[in-house]
Amino acid sequence: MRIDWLDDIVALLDTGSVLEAARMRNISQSAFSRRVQGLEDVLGMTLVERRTKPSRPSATLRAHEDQLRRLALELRQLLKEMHHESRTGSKLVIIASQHAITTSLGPEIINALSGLGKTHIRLRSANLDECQGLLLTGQADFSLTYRLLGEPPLAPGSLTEELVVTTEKLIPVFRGTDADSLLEGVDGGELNIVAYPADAFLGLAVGQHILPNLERLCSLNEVAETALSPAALQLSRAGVGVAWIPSALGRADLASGDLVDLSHSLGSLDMQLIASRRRDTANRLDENIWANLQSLAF
Amino acid sequence: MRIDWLDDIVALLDTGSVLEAARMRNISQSAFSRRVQGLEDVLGMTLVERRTKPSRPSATLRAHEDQLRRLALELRQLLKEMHHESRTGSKLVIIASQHAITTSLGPEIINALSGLGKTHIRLRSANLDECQGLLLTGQADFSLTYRLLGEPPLAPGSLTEELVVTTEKLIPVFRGTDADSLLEGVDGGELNIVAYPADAFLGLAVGQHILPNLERLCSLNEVAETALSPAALQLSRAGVGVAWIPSALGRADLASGDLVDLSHSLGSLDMQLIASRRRDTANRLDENIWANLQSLAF
DNA sequence: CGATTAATATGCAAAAGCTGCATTTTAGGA
DNA sequence: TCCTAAAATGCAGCTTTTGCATATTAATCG
Repeated sequence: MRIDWLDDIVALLDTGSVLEAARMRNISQSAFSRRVQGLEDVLGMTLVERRTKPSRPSATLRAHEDQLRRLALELRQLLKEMHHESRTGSKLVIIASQHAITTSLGPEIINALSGLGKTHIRLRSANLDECQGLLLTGQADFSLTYRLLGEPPLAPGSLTEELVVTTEKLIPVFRGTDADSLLEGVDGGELNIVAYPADAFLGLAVGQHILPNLERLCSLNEVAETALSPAALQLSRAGVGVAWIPSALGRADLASGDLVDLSHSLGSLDMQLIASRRRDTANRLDENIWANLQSLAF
Repeated sequence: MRIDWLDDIVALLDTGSVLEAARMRNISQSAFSRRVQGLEDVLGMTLVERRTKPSRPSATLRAHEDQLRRLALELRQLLKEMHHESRTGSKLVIIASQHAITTSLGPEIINALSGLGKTHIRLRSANLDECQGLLLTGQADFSLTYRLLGEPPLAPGSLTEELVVTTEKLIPVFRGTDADSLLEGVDGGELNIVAYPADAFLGLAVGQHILPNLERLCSLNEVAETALSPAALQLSRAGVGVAWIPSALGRADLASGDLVDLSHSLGSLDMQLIASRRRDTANRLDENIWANLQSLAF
């Protein structure tokens, strides 16, 4: 039984030639040639353009290349997952988690949820859009996202339902030894900051709600930019500039005094950690995960 | 060449028994039984639970039923689409359109875009969430959604880019003959309205930005509720109550006098019609559609 | 608990499909 | 026009799939 004909097509797209694709699929050229013909026959369409000599994928194929690759990938992943579950008997629960969360509260959440019944937790890090997509397409069972306090909650009756796991602060931090001298120079002077790119969630949050206010007090100097909040933390710990990080991420360094929380002078943001799941799902095999998310406290 | 093994699995899920599934797939029971065994062999997992007599889909299968069905469906649709394109030589461009738009500006947009090169336009009506999902998963090439004027635009650098096709108003309308008498009774009195469900986009818009203000003037009487803006239009035309509809939807009736626009006394909402597409797509076969969307004027 | 019934599995032979090898056909390049 | 590399095809052997008839096995009912 051959179930991997999609991979044949992807191989065609990857290599752009029948011969190369055959090599990639570990089969003789002649056999692969006939496979392609058989597929064309069944699908009722031309897959390769034979007018040219290293023959190329047909226009139709190329037009839908993205879709085909995506479906092939999703199918592979799903089967792998099912296979694993079937062998170990434990359900794999996938949580789509916004990048910033993966590195802050992610570990604690995994710890808190692991070992609940026969489940394995997998955190899948993605940006906000992607988390939404993963959830809606059933590729993730839950999503964890940040929302600024005050932003509108989910519309009632949407396809997903949500719950506030905890609230957290986005706080400005700086190396403990130099924090005082830094603050002295702020008013009317200059402030070195570690920024996030504008297209990241944290970049948007800081850029819209923090920096505009600060810019009226002093001139801001973007010394570094990174999309990774742990990197921002390291930079501020090294004295490069002030970084805004989720409080959970800085907990250890704040406790040890390596970092100092500058919220009172530079301003912080309140965020909610939102857990979401689809409403419709018929098979609620992971109801207790949801229940546990509700009762988590940080 | 058999490419439809996913349908075998779906048939198993549909019928819950091997015999019924075999019937559904038009194949003898014995042959299907062996197909299932072959699949189980290749996939390395149990598909049916044989301990019971009308044997049932295995736990693993049921746990991933949604995903399997979705992939099977998407695959079928994709192949059908490719087949059609391959036969007719014309590209099918799918536009995910918010329900409210499908019935208001949808027809005009289709007309405006049809016959652009060798393309066929298909409008796929969905709610806001679903439009987003369809776009992100490549199941739609574009999406058309409403956004209230003043709501935040898309974050820069997101996975999608957007453009404002036009602006439109959400206006209160009522049957032309009785509009005057209706308005007289409003102040301090009662107003019959046709409402949208709170979980629909229009329901959210009207419920949050219009009704709260009106409620201070008079008491509102929700005479009817429908998710379909054309139905709301008909109801208001029949004198049931005031309905808020996209202005494009009511254009004809407003021109003929059957409906009257009550914006000045009851308040209206400005909306933008937003077109979106993914950024990344490598194959820009429909660049001219996007260009035409930009230049559309209503 | 045994007989009955319905669902699933299996032995078997025919049919269909797939594969590799060797060879031919075809497109692109010199 | 000839040469080269890519794709197609004839062919024989091998594997898979299928339907039929039949055997097993689980549920049901007296």
